[in-house]
Amino acid sequence: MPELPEVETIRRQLEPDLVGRRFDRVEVLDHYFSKPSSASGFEQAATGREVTDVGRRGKYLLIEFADGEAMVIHLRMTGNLVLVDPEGHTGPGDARIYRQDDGTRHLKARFHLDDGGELRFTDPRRFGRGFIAGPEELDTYFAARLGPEPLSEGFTAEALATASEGRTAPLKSFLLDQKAVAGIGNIYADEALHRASLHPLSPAGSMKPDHQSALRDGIVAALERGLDLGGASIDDYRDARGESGQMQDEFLVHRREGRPCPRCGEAITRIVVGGRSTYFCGSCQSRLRRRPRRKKA
DNA sequence: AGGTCGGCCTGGCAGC
DNA sequence: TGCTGCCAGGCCGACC
Repeated sequence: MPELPEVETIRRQLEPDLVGRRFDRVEVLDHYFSKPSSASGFEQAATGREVTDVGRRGKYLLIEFADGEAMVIHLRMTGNLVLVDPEGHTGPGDARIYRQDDGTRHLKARFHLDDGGELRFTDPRRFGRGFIAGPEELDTYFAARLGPEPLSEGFTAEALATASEGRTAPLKSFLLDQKAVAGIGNIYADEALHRASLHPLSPAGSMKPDHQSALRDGIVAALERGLDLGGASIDDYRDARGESGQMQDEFLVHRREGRPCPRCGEAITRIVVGGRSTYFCGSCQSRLRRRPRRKKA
């Protein structure tokens, strides 16, 4: 599941190969990709555009054009962008580590570049979306959906304090709210809470300043570790060269039910919070009290 | 208005 | 072996 570190990894790989390139021909093979726009409408809007920059906001990838418009792509669960060089290769080096299908399986959209290369969007689950919008529309769109960028300087304990003030939702749900902090998903929410020693069921608004500070640091550390390792590859995620990330080998708690907590050795617990699998150490993630339990009848 | 839940999707896998 | 049914979860819309 691509979250901030995975999307940023792809962004960094696409940037040098896409900037200065033009989309000679664009094919939308599945109209779900461009929904609610039609496939032909999207193709027309993207064709002939020259890429001037590749950006990111939260989990959204921004392929920017000279006039300030941008193609916005969200990979959702299983979306994937694969870069194909002019010789038809999906990446350098040992072919065994690349996806076996070279990005043609579940192919939903392809962008033919003016140097003979190609950008391919694949997505088995059909959740991923792309659209093209102008600068004002983009501002409005992101302002309505996204909170602060956690790897920017403005992301401080105070910013977290403001966002969590008065919120009764559990910390886990709070972290998954893109309006609270942009770019965190199920993996990095669990990892950040463990690093901060905070219980996932603690009400977000009950944090004291030292908790907010610990959570801020935990979020940044978890995301930066993910970035350093090229993201986490649990199921479908591959980077733009088709390679897997390594972060899944260093999860502290996520998907580690029953295994020892790397900090205290206690068995890791799995619960469901807001419909999402949540992994934590019941022994050392208790800096805040969990919500009071209902009394037995 | 914030919180919660179900729906969108399909591949993979457990269980029979 | 092959079928059924459930699970995964980012985001959105409905509802309280």
